[in-house]
Amino acid sequence: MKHSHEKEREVIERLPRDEVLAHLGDFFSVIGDSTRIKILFSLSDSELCVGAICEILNMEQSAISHQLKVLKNADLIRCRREGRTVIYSLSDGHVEEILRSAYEHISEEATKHGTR
Amino acid sequence: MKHSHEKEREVIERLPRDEVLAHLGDFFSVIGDSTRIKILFSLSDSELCVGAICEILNMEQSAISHQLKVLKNADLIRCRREGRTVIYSLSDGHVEEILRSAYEHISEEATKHGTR
DNA sequence: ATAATATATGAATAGCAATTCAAATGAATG
DNA sequence: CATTCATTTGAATTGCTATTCATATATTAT
Repeated sequence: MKHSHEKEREVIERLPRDEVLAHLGDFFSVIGDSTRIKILFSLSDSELCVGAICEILNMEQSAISHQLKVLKNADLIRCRREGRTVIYSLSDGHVEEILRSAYEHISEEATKHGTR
Repeated sequence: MKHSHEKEREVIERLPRDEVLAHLGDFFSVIGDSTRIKILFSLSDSELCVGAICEILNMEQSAISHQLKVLKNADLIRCRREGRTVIYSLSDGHVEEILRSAYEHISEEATKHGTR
Protein backbone atom coordinates (compact mmCIF):
# COMPACT_ATOMS: atom_id res chain seq x y z
CA MET A 1 0.00 0.00 0.00
CA LYS A 2 2.87 2.40 -0.61
CA HIS A 3 2.63 5.01 2.11
CA SER A 4 0.33 7.72 3.23
CA HIS A 5 2.24 10.97 2.60
CA GLU A 6 0.77 12.31 5.83
CA LYS A 7 4.04 12.23 7.69
CA GLU A 8 5.76 13.89 4.76
CA ARG A 9 3.24 16.70 4.68
CA GLU A 10 3.68 17.30 8.38
CA VAL A 11 7.44 17.42 8.08
CA ILE A 12 7.16 19.86 5.19
CA GLU A 13 4.89 22.09 7.24
CA ARG A 14 7.30 22.18 10.16
CA LEU A 15 10.24 22.97 7.92
CA PRO A 16 11.52 26.56 8.10
CA ARG A 17 10.67 28.62 5.05
CA ASP A 18 12.80 28.11 1.95
CA GLU A 19 14.16 31.63 2.25
CA VAL A 20 15.39 30.92 5.78
CA LEU A 21 16.90 27.59 4.80
CA ALA A 22 18.70 29.24 1.92
CA HIS A 23 20.05 31.89 4.29
CA LEU A 24 21.23 29.19 6.64
CA GLY A 25 22.90 27.34 3.81
CA ASP A 26 24.62 30.54 2.71
CA PHE A 27 25.76 31.27 6.23
CA PHE A 28 27.31 27.85 6.70
CA SER A 29 28.89 27.79 3.28
CA VAL A 30 30.55 31.09 4.05
CA ILE A 31 32.16 29.67 7.16
CA GLY A 32 32.61 26.31 5.45
CA ASP A 33 35.92 27.23 3.90
CA SER A 34 39.24 26.72 5.63
CA THR A 35 40.64 30.06 4.52
CA ARG A 36 37.66 31.96 5.87
CA ILE A 37 37.60 29.86 9.03
CA LYS A 38 41.22 30.82 9.66
CA ILE A 39 40.43 34.46 9.09
CA LEU A 40 37.53 34.29 11.54
CA PHE A 41 39.58 32.55 14.21
CA SER A 42 42.38 35.05 13.72
CA LEU A 43 39.96 37.90 14.15
CA SER A 44 38.45 36.28 17.21
CA ASP A 45 41.84 36.84 18.80
CA SER A 46 42.18 40.49 17.84
CA GLU A 47 41.25 42.92 15.13
CA LEU A 48 43.73 42.87 12.26
CA CYS A 49 44.66 44.74 9.12
CA VAL A 50 44.69 43.01 5.76
CA GLY A 51 48.46 42.75 5.61
CA ALA A 52 48.60 41.04 8.98
CA ILE A 53 45.99 38.52 7.91
CA CYS A 54 48.05 37.76 4.81
CA GLU A 55 51.07 37.02 6.95
CA ILE A 56 49.11 34.91 9.40
CA LEU A 57 47.55 32.79 6.68
CA ASN A 58 50.60 33.03 4.45
CA MET A 59 48.50 33.86 1.44
CA GLU A 60 48.45 36.45 -1.32
CA GLN A 61 46.89 39.75 -0.49
CA SER A 62 44.40 39.57 -3.34
CA ALA A 63 43.08 36.20 -2.23
CA ILE A 64 42.63 37.50 1.30
CA SER A 65 40.91 40.62 0.08
CA HIS A 66 38.46 38.57 -1.93
CA GLN A 67 37.62 36.39 1.04
CA LEU A 68 37.27 39.36 3.35
CA LYS A 69 34.68 40.66 0.97
CA VAL A 70 32.74 37.41 1.17
CA LEU A 71 32.84 37.54 4.96
CA LYS A 72 31.81 41.17 4.96
CA ASN A 73 28.90 40.59 2.58
CA ALA A 74 27.70 37.93 4.98
CA ASP A 75 27.95 40.46 7.81
CA LEU A 76 30.34 38.26 9.73
CA ILE A 77 33.03 40.92 9.87
CA ARG A 78 33.23 44.66 9.66
CA CYS A 79 36.04 47.05 8.91
CA ARG A 80 37.21 50.58 9.47
CA ARG A 81 39.87 52.52 7.65
CA GLU A 82 42.76 53.96 9.62
CA GLY A 83 45.09 55.92 7.42
CA ARG A 84 45.97 53.66 4.57
CA THR A 85 45.35 50.46 6.39
CA VAL A 86 41.96 48.85 6.79
CA ILE A 87 41.27 47.07 10.02
CA TYR A 88 38.91 44.13 10.18
CA SER A 89 37.10 42.67 13.17
CA LEU A 90 34.30 40.23 13.90
CA SER A 91 30.92 41.90 13.66
CA ASP A 92 29.41 40.32 16.76
CA GLY A 93 29.80 37.60 19.35
CA HIS A 94 27.32 35.30 17.73
CA VAL A 95 29.74 34.12 15.08
CA GLU A 96 32.35 33.29 17.65
CA GLU A 97 29.77 31.36 19.63
CA ILE A 98 28.85 29.22 16.65
CA LEU A 99 32.50 28.62 15.84
CA ARG A 100 33.24 27.53 19.40
CA SER A 101 30.17 25.34 19.51
CA ALA A 102 31.21 23.55 16.34
CA TYR A 103 34.79 23.46 17.54
CA GLU A 104 33.64 21.53 20.58
CA HIS A 105 31.55 19.26 18.41
CA ILE A 106 34.59 18.47 16.30
CA SER A 107 36.77 17.91 19.34
CA GLU A 108 34.27 15.49 20.84
CA GLU A 109 34.05 13.57 17.60
CA ALA A 110 37.82 13.44 17.52
CA THR A 111 38.13 11.98 21.01
CA LYS A 112 35.26 9.58 20.34
CA HIS A 113 37.01 8.20 17.29
CA GLY A 114 40.47 8.43 18.78
CA THR A 115 41.51 10.76 15.96
CA ARG A 116 43.76 12.78 18.16
CA MET B 1 58.48 51.49 10.17
CA LYS B 2 56.33 48.72 8.70
CA HIS B 3 55.23 46.61 11.61
CA SER B 4 56.64 44.22 14.12
CA HIS B 5 55.18 40.82 13.24
CA GLU B 6 54.91 40.12 16.95
CA LYS B 7 51.16 40.33 17.01
CA GLU B 8 50.96 38.10 13.97
CA ARG B 9 53.13 35.46 15.59
CA GLU B 10 50.96 35.48 18.68
CA VAL B 11 47.79 35.11 16.67
CA ILE B 12 49.31 32.21 14.74
CA GLU B 13 50.24 30.50 17.98
CA ARG B 14 46.75 30.79 19.38
CA LEU B 15 45.17 29.47 16.20
CA PRO B 16 43.80 25.91 16.41
CA ARG B 17 45.90 23.37 14.53
CA ASP B 18 45.51 23.22 10.77
CA GLU B 19 44.02 19.77 11.01
CA VAL B 20 41.31 21.01 13.35
CA LEU B 21 40.59 24.04 11.19
CA ALA B 22 40.29 21.81 8.15
CA HIS B 23 37.87 19.57 10.03
CA LEU B 24 35.84 22.59 11.02
CA GLY B 25 35.79 23.81 7.43
CA ASP B 26 34.65 20.39 6.25
CA PHE B 27 31.96 20.25 8.87
CA PHE B 28 30.53 23.62 7.94
CA SER B 29 30.75 23.01 4.23
CA VAL B 30 28.80 19.81 4.69
CA ILE B 31 25.96 21.68 6.33
CA GLY B 32 26.55 24.67 4.05
CA ASP B 33 24.32 23.36 1.30
CA SER B 34 20.61 24.02 1.12
CA THR B 35 19.75 20.48 0.09
CA ARG B 36 21.63 19.00 3.02
CA ILE B 37 20.26 21.62 5.40
CA LYS B 38 16.76 20.64 4.39
CA ILE B 39 17.54 17.00 4.93
CA LEU B 40 18.94 17.72 8.38
CA PHE B 41 15.96 19.83 9.40
CA SER B 42 13.60 17.15 8.09
CA LEU B 43 15.39 14.52 10.11
CA SER B 44 15.35 16.73 13.19
CA ASP B 45 11.59 16.34 13.05
CA SER B 46 11.55 12.55 12.69
CA GLU B 47 13.53 9.72 11.21
CA LEU B 48 12.71 9.16 7.57
CA CYS B 49 13.28 6.72 4.75
CA VAL B 50 14.94 7.84 1.53
CA GLY B 51 11.70 7.92 -0.44
CA ALA B 52 10.07 10.19 2.11
CA ILE B 53 13.01 12.59 1.97
CA CYS B 54 12.71 12.71 -1.81
CA GLU B 55 9.06 13.70 -1.52
CA ILE B 56 9.75 16.28 1.14
CA LEU B 57 12.52 17.94 -0.84
CA ASN B 58 10.87 17.16 -4.16
CA MET B 59 14.11 15.90 -5.63
CA GLU B 60 15.33 12.86 -7.50
CA GLN B 61 16.23 9.85 -5.46
CA SER B 62 19.73 9.60 -6.80
CA ALA B 63 20.54 13.15 -5.81
CA ILE B 64 19.20 12.54 -2.31
CA SER B 65 21.13 9.33 -1.98
CA HIS B 66 24.35 11.07 -2.92
CA GLN B 67 23.77 13.78 -0.35
CA LEU B 68 22.81 11.28 2.32
CA LYS B 69 26.16 9.69 1.74
CA VAL B 70 27.92 12.98 2.26
CA LEU B 71 26.03 13.55 5.51
CA LYS B 72 26.76 10.01 6.63
CA ASN B 73 30.46 10.26 5.85
CA ALA B 74 30.52 13.36 8.02
CA ASP B 75 28.83 11.36 10.79
CA LEU B 76 25.93 13.78 10.92
CA ILE B 77 23.35 11.09 10.24
CA ARG B 78 23.08 7.35 10.60
CA CYS B 79 20.84 4.75 9.04
CA ARG B 80 19.38 1.34 9.57
CA ARG B 81 17.81 -0.98 7.09
CA GLU B 82 14.27 -2.18 7.68
CA GLY B 83 13.19 -4.62 5.03
CA ARG B 84 13.86 -2.91 1.74
CA THR B 85 13.68 0.60 3.04
CA VAL B 86 16.55 2.40 4.71
CA ILE B 87 15.72 4.74 7.53
CA TYR B 88 17.87 7.75 8.27
CA SER B 89 18.13 9.78 11.46
CA LEU B 90 20.37 12.42 13.00
CA SER B 91 23.37 10.87 14.67
CA ASP B 92 23.30 13.05 17.80
CA GLY B 93 21.84 16.13 19.38
CA HIS B 94 24.90 18.22 18.75
CA VAL B 95 24.09 18.83 15.10
CA GLU B 96 20.62 19.99 15.93
CA GLU B 97 22.05 22.34 18.52
CA ILE B 98 24.37 23.97 16.01
CA LEU B 99 21.58 24.27 13.47
CA ARG B 100 19.30 25.93 16.00
CA SER B 101 22.05 28.24 17.15
CA ALA B 102 22.71 29.39 13.60
CA TYR B 103 19.00 29.54 12.93
CA GLU B 104 18.67 32.03 15.76
CA HIS B 105 21.64 33.98 14.46
CA ILE B 106 19.99 34.23 11.05
CA SER B 107 16.66 35.22 12.57
CA GLU B 108 18.28 37.99 14.60
CA GLU B 109 20.10 39.30 11.55
CA ALA B 110 16.82 39.24 9.68
CA THR B 111 14.98 41.30 12.29
CA LYS B 112 17.92 43.66 12.64
CA HIS B 113 17.87 44.37 8.91
CA GLY B 114 14.14 44.26 8.59
CA THR B 115 14.46 41.40 6.11
CA ARG B 116 11.34 39.70 7.26
C1' DA C 1 52.20 66.19 -9.05
C1' DT C 2 54.86 61.91 -8.29
C1' DA C 3 56.07 58.11 -5.74
C1' DA C 4 55.22 54.69 -2.35
C1' DT C 5 52.23 51.89 0.53
C1' DA C 6 47.89 49.40 1.53
C1' DT C 7 43.93 47.55 -0.15
C1' DA C 8 40.32 46.42 -3.62
C1' DT C 9 38.58 44.83 -7.97
C1' DG C 10 37.77 42.38 -12.49
C1' DA C 11 38.73 38.85 -15.59
C1' DA C 12 40.62 34.37 -16.33
C1' DT C 13 41.74 29.88 -14.83
C1' DA C 14 41.43 25.69 -12.48
C1' DG C 15 39.58 22.59 -9.25
C1' DC C 16 35.66 20.95 -6.89
C1' DA C 17 30.90 19.59 -6.10
C1' DA C 18 25.76 18.97 -7.15
C1' DT C 19 22.75 16.88 -10.14
C1' DT C 20 21.38 13.66 -13.75
C1' DC C 21 21.46 9.40 -16.21
C1' DA C 22 22.18 4.63 -16.57
C1' DA C 23 23.08 0.69 -14.37
C1' DA C 24 23.86 -2.15 -10.14
C1' DT C 25 22.72 -4.01 -5.63
C1' DG C 26 19.70 -5.78 -1.96
C1' DA C 27 15.42 -7.41 -0.08
C1' DA C 28 10.78 -9.22 -0.41
C1' DT C 29 7.21 -11.62 -3.11
C1' DG C 30 4.69 -14.59 -6.41
C1' DC D 1 14.28 -17.75 -9.74
C1' DA D 2 12.25 -13.90 -12.01
C1' DT D 3 10.07 -9.67 -10.77
C1' DT D 4 9.25 -5.68 -8.30
C1' DC D 5 10.41 -2.18 -4.97
C1' DA D 6 13.88 0.74 -2.44
C1' DT D 7 18.15 2.40 -2.53
C1' DT D 8 23.00 2.87 -4.02
C1' DT D 9 26.74 3.68 -7.13
C1' DG D 10 29.73 5.46 -10.98
C1' DA D 11 30.41 8.28 -14.81
C1' DA D 12 29.36 12.41 -17.20
C1' DT D 13 27.98 17.02 -17.15
C1' DT D 14 27.35 21.42 -15.64
C1' DG D 15 27.75 25.10 -12.52
C1' DC D 16 30.11 27.26 -8.90
C1' DT D 17 34.09 29.20 -6.31
C1' DA D 18 38.92 29.98 -4.72
C1' DT D 19 42.98 31.69 -6.34
C1' DT D 20 46.00 34.25 -9.43
C1' DC D 21 47.37 38.01 -12.30
C1' DA D 22 47.06 42.51 -13.70
C1' DT D 23 45.23 46.72 -12.74
C1' DA D 24 42.74 50.26 -10.15
C1' DT D 25 41.75 53.05 -6.06
C1' DA D 26 42.88 55.37 -1.76
C1' DT D 27 45.98 57.50 1.47
C1' DT D 28 50.23 59.56 2.86
C1' DA D 29 54.77 61.51 2.03
C1' DT D 30 58.28 63.89 -0.81
